[in-house]
Amino acid sequence: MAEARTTGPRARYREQTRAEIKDAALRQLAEGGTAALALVKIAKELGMSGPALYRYFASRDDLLGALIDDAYADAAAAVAAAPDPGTGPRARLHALATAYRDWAVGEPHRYQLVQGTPTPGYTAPPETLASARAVLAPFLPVFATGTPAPATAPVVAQIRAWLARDEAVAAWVHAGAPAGPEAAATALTGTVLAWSTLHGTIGLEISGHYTGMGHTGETLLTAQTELLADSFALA
Amino acid sequence: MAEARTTGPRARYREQTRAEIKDAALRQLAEGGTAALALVKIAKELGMSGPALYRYFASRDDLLGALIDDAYADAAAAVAAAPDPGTGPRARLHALATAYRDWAVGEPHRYQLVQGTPTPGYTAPPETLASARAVLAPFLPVFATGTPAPATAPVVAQIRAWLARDEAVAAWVHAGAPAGPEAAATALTGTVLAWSTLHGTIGLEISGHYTGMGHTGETLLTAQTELLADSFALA
DNA sequence: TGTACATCAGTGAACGCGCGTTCACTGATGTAC
DNA sequence: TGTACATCAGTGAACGCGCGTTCACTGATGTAC
Repeated sequence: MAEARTTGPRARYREQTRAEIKDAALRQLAEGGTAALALVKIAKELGMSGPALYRYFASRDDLLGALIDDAYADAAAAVAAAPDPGTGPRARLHALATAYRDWAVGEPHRYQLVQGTPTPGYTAPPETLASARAVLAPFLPVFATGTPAPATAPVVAQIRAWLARDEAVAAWVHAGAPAGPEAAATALTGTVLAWSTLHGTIGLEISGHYTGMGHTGETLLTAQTELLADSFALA
Repeated sequence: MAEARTTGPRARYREQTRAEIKDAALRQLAEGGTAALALVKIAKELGMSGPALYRYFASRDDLLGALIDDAYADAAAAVAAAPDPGTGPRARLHALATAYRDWAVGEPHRYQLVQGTPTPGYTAPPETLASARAVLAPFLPVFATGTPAPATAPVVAQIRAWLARDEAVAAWVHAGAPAGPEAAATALTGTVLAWSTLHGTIGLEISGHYTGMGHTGETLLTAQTELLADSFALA
């Protein structure tokens, strides 16, 4: 395949059509999950023939990968755009958690795509890992100045060892929360705990498991976040 | 369809074949997820023709439903079989959490089937709701005697209202943790928090999201569980 | 104890469906001289 | 400014696949007298 131009009207049109294809794909995803994503149906929705899609995506998996990348990027953008109340890390944590949940609740199928059951046969390329990290980056500075509860000590120890071993991660943490190694371990531990706490409430909520139960996802998330903030003695 | 006998050699054989079909189905599920579950392939694996399966399951959805029911029942059994260390609710909570995680890690595809992305088009029958509750029942007495942290107050309030409104749930909670209405609200709140905490750590672990990270699912779960126990001042 | 009958497991052929993907092509659009 | 050429979007036909499910049937197994 020859080198494709990255500017000019043709490239613009190409990008636009790619976006339309992904939009249609997301609509199908929202209706019937990954299994419902069919190139033929997308083509029909856009008023073009099936094979035409192969001008834009090499295969179904290629399209799926693009959707996953986009979802990570969008989630990261949503979290990054969370307001900073300016009243300390605790309030900031709530703002981040709310932003993340709002994105997930607003686009549940995309959350599932990214954090849910892994798509069988699809293995994420290394670039995706970076996108995944971008979602969590804003949480690092929140916890950097915290004091982790004794109960988290074993996790902190594992994370500390990881940071000592993996330069790339250490650099990433340092970029997000520039401080000494101990603060880095605290920051990353808090972030990982926050990640799992968020997934616990949001994942169940989005899967519809709270239906018929007395609590709301929002209240539950707020409480869990507050407890986590307590565990790190956040101001 | 005529009434089927529930005893006798034919009924026994029938049950056995049903079990073999479900086993084969689970094997496929483990390999390629829900999408890979195909009646034809199951039949081939059992050395019989495709249509023969319709003697045992009315449809693909029927089989899927049976698998889901079984998974709930198995998970409930695994949690119920958790040892009671006898040294108070905190140790008991750890035992329950570990039992739940062990089951999930041992049979990740079944955990996904039950707590993961909902299968598109499949809606659980009401009986399944009861099975789902059975998994959580052992957690109720653990939290009944706890003192919930102030941060959980909004959740407790919602749960209290729910218990006042929904007799079936109130009865279920009372059966698990026989005590007054306030202890019931505490027990159910703790159980719901535990549920989401467990899903947060286990769900991510099983989806493979911890790969390449420094912490183990076990350590993370223990820490999260300990923090939750702290939040309820468990002994 | 033997026989007639009902029940039920299982078969093979067939149907219709939707899918991913390939291929040879047509026509429009942009580009180089 | 005009023309020849290259590039690229899109088409229609076709392939092969695997699937869920139905149907009329055959043969074995259990049951009632």
